[in-house]
Amino acid sequence: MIDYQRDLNNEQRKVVLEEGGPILVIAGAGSGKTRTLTYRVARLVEKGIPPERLLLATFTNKAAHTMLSRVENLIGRQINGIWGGTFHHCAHKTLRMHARRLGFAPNFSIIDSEDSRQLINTCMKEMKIDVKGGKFPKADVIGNIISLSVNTEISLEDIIENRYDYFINYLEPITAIASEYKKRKLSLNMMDFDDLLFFWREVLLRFPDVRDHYAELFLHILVDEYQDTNRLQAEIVNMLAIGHRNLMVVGDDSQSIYSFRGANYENIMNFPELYPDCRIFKLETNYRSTPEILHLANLSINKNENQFQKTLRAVRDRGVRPVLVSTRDVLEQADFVAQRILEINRSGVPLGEIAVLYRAHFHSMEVQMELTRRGIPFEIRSGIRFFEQSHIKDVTAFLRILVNPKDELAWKRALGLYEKIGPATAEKLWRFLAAQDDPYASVFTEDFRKTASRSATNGLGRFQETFRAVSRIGSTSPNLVIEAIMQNGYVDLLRESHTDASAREEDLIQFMNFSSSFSSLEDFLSELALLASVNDETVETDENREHVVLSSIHQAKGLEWQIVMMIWCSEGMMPLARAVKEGGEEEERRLFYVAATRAKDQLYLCYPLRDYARGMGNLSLSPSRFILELASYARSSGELPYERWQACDLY
DNA sequence: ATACGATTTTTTTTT
DNA sequence: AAAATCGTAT
Repeated sequence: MIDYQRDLNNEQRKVVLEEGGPILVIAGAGSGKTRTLTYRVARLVEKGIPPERLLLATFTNKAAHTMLSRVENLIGRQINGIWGGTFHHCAHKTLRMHARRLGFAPNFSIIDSEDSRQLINTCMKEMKIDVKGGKFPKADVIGNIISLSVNTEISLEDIIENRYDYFINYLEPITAIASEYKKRKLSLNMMDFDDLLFFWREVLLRFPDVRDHYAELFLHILVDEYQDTNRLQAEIVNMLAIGHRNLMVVGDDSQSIYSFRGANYENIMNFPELYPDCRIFKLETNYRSTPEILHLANLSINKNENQFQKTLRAVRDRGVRPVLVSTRDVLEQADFVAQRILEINRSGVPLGEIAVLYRAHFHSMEVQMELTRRGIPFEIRSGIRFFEQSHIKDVTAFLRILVNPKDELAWKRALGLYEKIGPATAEKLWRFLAAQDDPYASVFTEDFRKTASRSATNGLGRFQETFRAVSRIGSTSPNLVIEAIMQNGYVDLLRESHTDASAREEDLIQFMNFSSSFSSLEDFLSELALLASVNDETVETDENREHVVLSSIHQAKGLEWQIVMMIWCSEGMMPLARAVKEGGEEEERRLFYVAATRAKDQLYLCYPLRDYARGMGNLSLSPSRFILELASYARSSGELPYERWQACDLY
């Protein structure tokens, strides 16, 4: 039996015990939002709602896993069948059942952004779009434009007019590419991330029986991080909720940081208009941070015009003021960070309670080097993710071929690994294979070999060797196939072309182990595309490991540490100059706010005064505008929300 | 024409 | 660090 009286405060308990209907919860940073959601799910299950009739949409799959395992702890038994995970995950689950109605085969494959970029590139090449003048957008930019258009449901024309006006002359070719891209995906039986959402909505929209089924199915729908949903996602939610109208959305407009993905905090702002009978709850008690940290964060976010009015109250005892640290340059910043980490660690704080946060992955380089030099263990949570590494994707290409013999991208990638087989030859070989009834068998024919010029014979032979071994295994368990790929040529390939071959081999072994928990290639591949890291699955293992976390602010969402050190708080870096142009200053300020509110006990804001690494010699940097504007507060109150340190004497 | 290596540039953030 | 570009060898 769960003790709601003991475990929750009044604000939280009201949300948990509220019967149903549309509910909006505005949950400030550190206010126990996850706790509240967890208890509500537990409560619903305890009341006898069948788990498979609950939908819990979260921002990452890990968040869902964590919450559900806590729910299981609370009610003391396993629960199976809850629809928990990201929108993309749930879309996938739905579409596997209904994709046929939309013209896709049920075994459609999910492509990531790299594949998508490549596919767009192929479209452009085949359409003979002349990139004259050199100002034509690259494939990934076009991909972004298309993606934004899908997620916001705004026409390509308007997107380009408003956010990419310098491409306005290319509207026509871009539109043509977009429609070709769409056709291509359909004929190749592929969906990109956006398609998952798009077609989920589509299947609900076009087929009333499907919509009725799911609207009837979901007795309760809970959406976490609602401020980071986009128009498409909101529409899906609204359609699913028409049946029972038990829809609870939880979010904090001040923490909306994904506009580049089409996220729109207006989903939160407009919720009360859409559901006039909704009840609004606010969680405004912050349990996480000291009053000093919260004070600084509040001061900062108050500069934003557009937001729900709320006041976060600190309940913790007074602590130390945040520290503003200026360093001579980047190296000194790294040095300071490492030094301070050691001191803090020596004072009794475990390394796992310390995080270094930054706006962009490349900001972390110097700190990485310094921590390595000093032997301080750390984990990076930004940049290329495990499954996006080229060697993982190489191996995956073979798996994809086995699942879908028409997977153009996979064939080309696998073939292109070998010597003397470049884009042109790979294209020719693919054309040949695509025309065959049995592509697998044709790989070993004389005609296949003759498709390429003689210089490629050697490379082709090696491909055949690997492929022969792989196809002998067939599509059984993924780990066996991966092992076969490695043992029959790929490891050799790695050693020939990479100096860090052994590190990559280790990755692949980890990859293989990870795959062994899947019983079919199909399952494995479709999971893979939607998974961020290997750790996604294992929820609690990280807790007992002892290392500092280096993370982008985006990745730090929802997490907390005793000590947070923000680096690169320099104008142009935080806010990132590029991003201000695209997404606006307010979103960058929200990022600053998110970063600051991750800290429980101590917050350090570091900024280097000089940046030497750019081409034009030494550039002097000024502190972030978000820091300067905090100082204006001092003029009225006579007290700065931070204290100043200098890492060393400047003169 | 094609592949590939050297050089240059350019680094957002993510499902 | 990775991608895009350029020049050279085949």
